[in-house]
Amino acid sequence: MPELPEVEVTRRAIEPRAVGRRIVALRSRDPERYPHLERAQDRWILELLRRGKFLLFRLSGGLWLVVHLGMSGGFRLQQTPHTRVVFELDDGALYFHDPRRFGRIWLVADPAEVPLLARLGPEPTDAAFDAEYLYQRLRASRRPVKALLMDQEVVAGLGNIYADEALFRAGVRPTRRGHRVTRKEAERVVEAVRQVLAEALKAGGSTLKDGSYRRPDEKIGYFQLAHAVYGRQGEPCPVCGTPVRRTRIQGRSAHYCPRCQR
DNA sequence: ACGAGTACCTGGCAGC
DNA sequence: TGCTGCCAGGTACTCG
Repeated sequence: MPELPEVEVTRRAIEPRAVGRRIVALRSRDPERYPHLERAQDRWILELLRRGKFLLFRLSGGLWLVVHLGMSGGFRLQQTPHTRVVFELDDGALYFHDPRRFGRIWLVADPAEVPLLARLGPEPTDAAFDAEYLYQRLRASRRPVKALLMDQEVVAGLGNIYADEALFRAGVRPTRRGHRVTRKEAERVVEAVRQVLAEALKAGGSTLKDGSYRRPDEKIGYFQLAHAVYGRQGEPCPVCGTPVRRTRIQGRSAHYCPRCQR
């Protein structure tokens, strides 16, 4: 559930509590799902990075602890009913909380061993994610443009919320096939993706009605208040007043304004 | 090769 | 109140 802004908010929140600390133990009651955690024991956390929706802890001794939060995962400063892994540090603890258990943890010598991580497309803020790049990727596909934006191999970090919001800002209907998107529109999409992610990060991410995403200190994000279309089917488009529509793309809900987005 | 559908999990909520 | 069905921020797999 967490998309790039939520993962980055999480990274920033736990970085000061994690980096420079020694891992005393990683404890889980589900070793099938979270294997080999003992390998992290007694290592120092040297750095905490984010790539797309992955968090990467660089540990001493050439080991990486890679975490994907899945749909409902997050780090907490306190134990919760859905704590799955306790990060016991020399100076406190962090709790990996994940009600739906879609989150994953890997301990690897090289982050490239994590399958999807190795194939990720550019970060949205990277210069490599430009209009020419996106135009070429879209042009080569008949998939709906929204499916392409959510494809982590095209660009890393966008999920259902921010793909809808970016396409709204760019004025491109999510159902439009990639090869039908013009160069000019690709330019607008790149700009819209960058803007929407930057604003969401500034707002602390999006906390939906179910409240599943929260910062480690349990505080909520506020970007949901700025959503123009996501979750607003039937409500007036903030630009033209036409009711927002919901449809389905790749089995996921997609929201758009039928007037502003063609 | 691509794309649609389904599986993995649990919880919240609307509707009856 | 209690039950049922539906929906959910993601990714991987299978099948046509």
